[in-house]
Amino acid sequence: MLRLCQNVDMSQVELVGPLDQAVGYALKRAATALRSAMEAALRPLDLTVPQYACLEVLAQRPGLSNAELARAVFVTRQSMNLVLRGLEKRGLVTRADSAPHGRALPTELTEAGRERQRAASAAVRAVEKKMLASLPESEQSRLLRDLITCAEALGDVRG
Amino acid sequence: MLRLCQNVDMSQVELVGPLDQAVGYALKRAATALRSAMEAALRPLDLTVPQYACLEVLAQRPGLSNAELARAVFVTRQSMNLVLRGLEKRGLVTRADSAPHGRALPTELTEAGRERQRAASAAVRAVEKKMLASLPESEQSRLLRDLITCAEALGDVRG
DNA sequence: CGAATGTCAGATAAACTGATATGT
DNA sequence: CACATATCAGTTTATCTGACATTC
Repeated sequence: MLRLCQNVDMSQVELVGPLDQAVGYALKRAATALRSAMEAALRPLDLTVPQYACLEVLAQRPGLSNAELARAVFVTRQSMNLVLRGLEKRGLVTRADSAPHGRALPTELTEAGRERQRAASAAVRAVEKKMLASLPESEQSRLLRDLITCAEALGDVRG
Repeated sequence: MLRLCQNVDMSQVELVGPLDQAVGYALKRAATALRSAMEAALRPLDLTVPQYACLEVLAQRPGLSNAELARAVFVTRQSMNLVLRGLEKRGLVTRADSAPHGRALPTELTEAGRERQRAASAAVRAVEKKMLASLPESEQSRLLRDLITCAEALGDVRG
């Protein structure tokens, strides 16, 4: 969890310099603010951000295995395994008890999981809407495109 | 540290759906890619990202105390304390042994610290340049502006 | 065998909260 | 006393690497 800050006295911060004009710095700021807002929005639903991501992917692509989910969210199998175990213990996902092929165990949302995912999705969409509120739609799609361009320029292939 | 991924087989990822059009998702991707690239660029200089951030702020605002640095980088005093101790042990920063006022101990870069900061700054600027390579300059400043707008819309006041 | 998978075990990074002591 | 600071100690979250067994 991330608190963004305890006692922020802006009068004492006043960073004026190269840092303020750095796109990287702004990118980090925006991503951090988004992460915090998402955590806050998901807390009432008792979901962490990785758990939400997992539910979201499963809603779009039911039946993915642990390893496939891990790739989709760009974490290791081991990390995703922990997430899945947490979700399974709470009855939000089910995993086949035997593997139809290889060792891969297909995962699906339970009914409760689907409901939770819908609620979480709505909460996250609200956060995103708030974030983009003051940007016209054309600017939003340009931002989306530019962000993907940036990610790809750094080697995050996808797409 | 973050590896972005081990074995990424894109043919198995192919997320086509709402996720792909989500600005939040793209924002996270770009920030993650940037973080990884920065870590890779700073590793040869034996600096972590938080350590680099600390050096960078100190270069712009010499004499800041632990608590002030913490606010500037948006972490707790305790976190910054660890960073500072690491930097001090390696002779990159010095802290006054007695407090000129209150308990605040002004911190400054040593000569070695300044050199390291310059090298790190150059390395990070190179990463940022690579990230923005394919965006025209006008697009870059628009991106900067939009990112700050997003951060502020989510309550990350600053600036 | 080689490749992918699931999973156990442990390590790490970077943040956090709580509590305590010291200054103005 | 209220308040900011420094710092000790413990905790948490989300990652990672290594190793091993299983299955096509």
